[in-house]
Amino acid sequence: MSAEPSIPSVWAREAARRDPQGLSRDRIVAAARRLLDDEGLDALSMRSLGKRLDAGATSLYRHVANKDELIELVVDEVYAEVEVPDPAGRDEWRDGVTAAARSLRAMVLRHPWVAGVLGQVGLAYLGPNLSRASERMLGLLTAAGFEPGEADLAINTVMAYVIGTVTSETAWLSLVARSGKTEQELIEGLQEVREHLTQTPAAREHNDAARYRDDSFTFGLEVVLDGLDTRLRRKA
Amino acid sequence: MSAEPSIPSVWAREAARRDPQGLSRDRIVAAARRLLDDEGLDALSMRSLGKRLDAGATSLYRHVANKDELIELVVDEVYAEVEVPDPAGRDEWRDGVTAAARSLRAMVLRHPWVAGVLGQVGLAYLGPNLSRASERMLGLLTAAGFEPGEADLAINTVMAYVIGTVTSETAWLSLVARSGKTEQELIEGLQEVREHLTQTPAAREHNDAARYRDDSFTFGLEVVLDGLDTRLRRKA
DNA sequence: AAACCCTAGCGCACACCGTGCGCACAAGAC
DNA sequence: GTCTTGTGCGCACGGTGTGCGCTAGGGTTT
Repeated sequence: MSAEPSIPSVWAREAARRDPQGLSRDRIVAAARRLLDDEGLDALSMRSLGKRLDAGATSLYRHVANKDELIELVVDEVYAEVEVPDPAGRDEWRDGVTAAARSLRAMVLRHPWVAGVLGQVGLAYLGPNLSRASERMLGLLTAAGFEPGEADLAINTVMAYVIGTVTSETAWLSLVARSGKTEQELIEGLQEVREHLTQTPAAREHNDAARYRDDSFTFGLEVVLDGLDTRLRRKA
Repeated sequence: MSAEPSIPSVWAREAARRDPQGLSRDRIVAAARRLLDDEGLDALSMRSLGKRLDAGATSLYRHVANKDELIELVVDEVYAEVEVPDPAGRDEWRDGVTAAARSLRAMVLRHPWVAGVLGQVGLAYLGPNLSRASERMLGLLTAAGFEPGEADLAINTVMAYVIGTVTSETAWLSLVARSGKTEQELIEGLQEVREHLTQTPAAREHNDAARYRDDSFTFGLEVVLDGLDTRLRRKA
């Protein structure tokens, strides 16, 4: 019985061997990111996250103030994935912005939980990684010929378009996922409802929903870029 | 003691007099809407909503399947507030779309909790009121000269822009509200951080943040409309 | 070597959440 | 009258975020 008090320390050492240096802000954020990617926003709780790290839920609070702060940190981490190209010639700004916008959209589609968090609490507003991305985008647009003030507005426009798109896209995709039906079935059922409602038969059918989403995104992006282009020409 | 069993019925009658016809789907949705407007998304729980209606939390489930369904219903209700003008001459489509977009933005700013819900679960995708609004917008754009397929894409573009904008706006406003500081102070603090980060002094200052947001929205909207316009001209 | 403090981690507890279940009672059907 | 139907409620279950106070170990100071 005299050995019993030492058991906790044995456990601690065992745990330390498994997880090299115990908990840490970085390890927590990384684990949260994996949990979110694997199981979605609802599956993230301090308890479930603690389990992933062989730690108690409240231990996390030594390294992270809030669940909200945690999410801010994770969101900023994934923002690191969006790539904004270097500014090239004055005429290639379109390609640069296009690439950046596609990269942002791809990032959110890779981590759909981000969309669920964007509208909320005001999180994630300006971690360093998002800051960096907008800074680079600003470079892209000033190189294109926009004055600083307008470049700022232009960025907001492009970002708003992309965010709005992915918000709708992820909402739809999550509905598809939860419904169990295929995307095609769901669309057809939907058109049926709408026909009943409006009494006019719905015309268009798309046999490849994912392709349609891509095309739709591209269309809108082109529209936005055309709009920016006219602003640019109007000045010259 | 023999009178005791009748007390509940007395209460019921009392409650019925206060609240004319007891609970009902409509009354519940209306109360939820008020609660959301008054106290925000986090304040809405089945219990708090029950309290507002002098009812137990679980009584609501007789009229509403889920909290999620409830939210869908409330969201669709506020969509009724967005006004899309009738299609006028072929040249006034810009004014029509502008009015619709402003109306949608104004609605969300009136009910900021909507933004917190948009990205999530896939709720609110197509209640009758949202359906009606898009239908009317479709009319606006086909009257402008778009073919049905393109009109659909054009709607998506405009909607995505507006949704993206209000998402960012409400997130920012909620951060301002929670921080306790004024918007101006917060902006200055932010610029300071960014200067430290990028080593370049931030130039622009806006002394009226609300005005700036309006201008920014208008700028982006004009860009989108210009983009649509070029598409329209290119055809003619 | 001994005394100290600092901190990471944990368990407990609190107040709250969404919601399934079964009972009580009012209103209408026969 | 009895019977059915539907409405509301209380209870309970298994979850949530997080404050509090304890322990035990590592590092620093004497």
